[in-house]
Amino acid sequence: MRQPLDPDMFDELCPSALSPFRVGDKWAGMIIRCLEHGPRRFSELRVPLRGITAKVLTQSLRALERDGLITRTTHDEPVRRVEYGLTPLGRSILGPMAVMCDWAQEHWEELLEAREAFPPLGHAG
Amino acid sequence: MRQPLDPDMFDELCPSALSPFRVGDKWAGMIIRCLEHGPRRFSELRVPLRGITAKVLTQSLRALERDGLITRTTHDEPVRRVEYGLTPLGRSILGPMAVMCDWAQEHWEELLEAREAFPPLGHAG
DNA sequence: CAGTATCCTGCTTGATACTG
DNA sequence: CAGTATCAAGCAGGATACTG
Repeated sequence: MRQPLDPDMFDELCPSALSPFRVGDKWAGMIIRCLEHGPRRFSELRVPLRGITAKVLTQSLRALERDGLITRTTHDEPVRRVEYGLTPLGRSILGPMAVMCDWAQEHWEELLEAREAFPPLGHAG
Repeated sequence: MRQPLDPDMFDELCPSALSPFRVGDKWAGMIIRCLEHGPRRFSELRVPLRGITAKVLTQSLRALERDGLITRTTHDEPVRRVEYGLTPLGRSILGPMAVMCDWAQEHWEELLEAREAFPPLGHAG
């Protein structure tokens, strides 16, 4: 320890930039989890993602599709049907995500408590 | 599979909201990794986080401190010195972060390739 | 050295209305 | 049903200048 930090440590091209906190947008993680147990339709995804608008959901899905994490399949039956599912690459991130979510579950309260105890001084209002 | 999705799946209070993608801000993950091997001074942190301004670094550090992930210690010696270090809670997230970063290292290229291959049609320019 | 104060911009998110 | 188009708001991030 105490060795100097590598200035190139977080070079723009370093995969670390894909750190756990910033792989995708606000909804990316939740969408992936929604697809964990099989493909889902556009309108099915809007149910658990309450509040998401069609536009934003489309944007997020396109981004995930572009990154090779999900697939989009259209079935033009009597009524239009579009299904989204995980690619192998998409499935491969479920493990790491579960690890992070487990951490969150386990330490969620600690984090909230720390927040309430902060700042140590000055609690007007 | 094919069971309906739970509408409450991503209730606001659900710890899943702390999904791997959105625990902190843009710099949070990188800061934590910078502190992995021991405490660092404010100015030391600015080296690897090239481009970060003092304001944004301060904001990120305060947020991490408020969440109980890092500590802030001031030494008022001849010259002012402030050191940031990980709390036990902060250290506990290193594991999950490493898992996610390993995933990124391993699949970084797949992701880039998928991006270049997209969209399948229309590649003017 | 370790910040704070101010101003500013772009991106993400969203509301609303419309379409194949 | 599964989107697209348009407009608008908010906030994170950053540039710059100043301070204990």
